[in-house]
Amino acid sequence: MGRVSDGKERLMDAVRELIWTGSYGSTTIDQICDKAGVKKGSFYYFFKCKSDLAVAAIDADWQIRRVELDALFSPTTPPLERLRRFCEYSAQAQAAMKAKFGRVLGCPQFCLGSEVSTREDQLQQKVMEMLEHRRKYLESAIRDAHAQGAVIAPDAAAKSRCLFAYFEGLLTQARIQNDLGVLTEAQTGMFALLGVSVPPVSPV
Amino acid sequence: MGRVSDGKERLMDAVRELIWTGSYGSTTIDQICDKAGVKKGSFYYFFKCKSDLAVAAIDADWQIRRVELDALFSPTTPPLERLRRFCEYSAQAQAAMKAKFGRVLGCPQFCLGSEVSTREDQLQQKVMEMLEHRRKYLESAIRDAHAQGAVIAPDAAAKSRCLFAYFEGLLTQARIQNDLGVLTEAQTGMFALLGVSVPPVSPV
DNA sequence: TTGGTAGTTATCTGTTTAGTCAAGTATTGG
DNA sequence: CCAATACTTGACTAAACAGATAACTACCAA
Repeated sequence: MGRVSDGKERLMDAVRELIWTGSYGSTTIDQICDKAGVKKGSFYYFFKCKSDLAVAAIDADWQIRRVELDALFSPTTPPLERLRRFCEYSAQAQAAMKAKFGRVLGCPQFCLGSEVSTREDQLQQKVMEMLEHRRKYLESAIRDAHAQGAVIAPDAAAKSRCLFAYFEGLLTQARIQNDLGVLTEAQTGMFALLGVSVPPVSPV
Repeated sequence: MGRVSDGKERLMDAVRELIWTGSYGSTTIDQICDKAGVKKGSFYYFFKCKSDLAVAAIDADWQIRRVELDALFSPTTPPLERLRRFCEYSAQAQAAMKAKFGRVLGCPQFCLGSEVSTREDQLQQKVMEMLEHRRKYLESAIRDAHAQGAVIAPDAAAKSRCLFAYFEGLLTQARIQNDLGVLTEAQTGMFALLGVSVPPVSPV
């Protein structure tokens, strides 16, 4: 089997952080290698180009996010409570990033997608796939809420697209303004979109 | 006065199109000069660097947008009708871009902002200024609608931030997916956020 | 018509960048 | 311990890039 290495993983971690704290276009392969502590020759041993690395990094990241989101959106949690916790969790995650990097970073996929969608086909496809995955969580929560009579949303898919656009818009605004305050309105806005005037009380 | 030139304007037009159809980071000064039909020496005669040009281009563009938006949001138009027309106008503008470039391009400021906010201070400031200008139109329409009793929105500023995040999120999604269909839900979503279930009939 | 001003151009420099490659080294399974 | 494999390394090339400059040219105003 020859020797083993975590160079691939280090490269994926590096590119994720660099793109997220900066941008895809402004991130060079040299920078990625420096941050990962990997020589450029090794980079090209593992990956064909920057976009291939980015796609792999997004896939690897999704394996982690999926577990977190599965827990947040567990069907054992009341549907509107899932949404509330999702807002809360997202705001906390953004706060953590701000503490670490001095910057509100927003949604990595959404930012990347809006930057590269016109130029990088594979990356755009991958981003769309990831965003669609995320939207599904909202959709099923909304469908469950409708079934329970907690909200009126006969078309859960359409409603989830609304909520999703709103939420991603809010995250991006928080990034642009570098302001966590933007996210305090997330819950209110989400529930306004659902036609529920007041967020529900949270059961344990 | 010496000779006059529209080189400056051509450079501003070129950079706007290149950033919008691609991205800020992937747009080089050589590309801008080529597209503008201006030599690099002239570029540096007019501007200190790429970001200075971008800021100037945004300012110049705003002079045009302002007139259009002033017309759309004229106080002589019923407030909810202003919002409806704004959605319609935006969707048409996106359709025009798709026809011209084969791409849904979304909001130039929002995309640029999310790309460069962590790296280019002046540009970030300018983008924030522009986005704030645009949001104000929504705010005053909502305030007027509330005063008329057409919607219940005692905090027009907060409501406008909601609508704005939603709308920008939707535009960005349309860009990422390169799909005009995303925008068909804009009106429905906007009015859902306002707590008005059905968009009002449009008077002349 | 002329002189100063506004703008143009070709050419140059040094740096950063992506991408290649051949030779080397560590590791693992047999 | 050996040999196949998995990875590493540094040195290389060629292109793209930002930015500078000096000489040139067109235009307006007096």
